[in-house]
Amino acid sequence: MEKKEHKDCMSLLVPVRDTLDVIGGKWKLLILISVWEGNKYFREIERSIPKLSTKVLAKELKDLEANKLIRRTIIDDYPVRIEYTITEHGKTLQTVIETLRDWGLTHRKEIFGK
Amino acid sequence: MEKKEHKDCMSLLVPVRDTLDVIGGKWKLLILISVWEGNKYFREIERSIPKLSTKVLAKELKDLEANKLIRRTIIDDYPVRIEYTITEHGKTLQTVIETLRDWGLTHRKEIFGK
DNA sequence: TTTATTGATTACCTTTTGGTAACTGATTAC
DNA sequence: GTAATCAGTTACCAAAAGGTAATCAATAAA
Repeated sequence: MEKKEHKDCMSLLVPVRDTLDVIGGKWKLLILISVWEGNKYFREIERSIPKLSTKVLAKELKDLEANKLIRRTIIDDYPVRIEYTITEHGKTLQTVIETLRDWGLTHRKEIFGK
Repeated sequence: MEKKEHKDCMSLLVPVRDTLDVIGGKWKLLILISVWEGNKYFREIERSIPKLSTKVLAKELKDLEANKLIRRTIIDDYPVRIEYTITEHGKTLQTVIETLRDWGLTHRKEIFGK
């Protein structure tokens, strides 16, 4: 009976993975924060983030919208405009971002001098 | 003078990115938690995580060790054994993991029924 | 009328990440 | 002697992520 008991780490890791999938990747948080800061239009967001291409931006905006972190609104004016804004759900990421930043700073101290 | 002022989001995002680089990827957290739970030996860790290959495990263990989240100890016995253990620094990830889990659960409620 | 801007899409290519399977040398069990 | 276990390494592939450049229709400005 040398069977190793190990805790149910899946009920922990599945939601962790969900979060990482939503905010992971090279651009997602940059784009989210750009919108959060008030950049509303596609080109405006694009210009606010150096090196970001239209293709990647279009794809990432779709992902962020699908996850309800940002809202895509069609303003039926002449000409039609499309506005991106942060949602209340998007704003709940604040704690997460702060936690990641705090640990990142701790980690730097641990890895480089302290 | 229509220059857009935007906050210094880099001092926020650089440490955030550091954290995501350290714990991101498909296997890092699974391996970390396996070691955390007490799996000490290479094959033991490998067997504790289904579908994980030796190549990926070897690479991820190196990364985790380089980031001082786990410790690789050579036990100079006959035969030599190699033990992986979690470090104190590794344990500081607990808050981060819990925050990610909590937001992941909130997010699921937001996306699917609530 | 030509040019520029809007919010994208498409085809193509490169880089990164992850996966498969064979193999290593050292040791131990049968 | 043969087979298995230890901690990995190596070569080769496949998939995913990301990047480049051209193009689109609609509208507006020169």
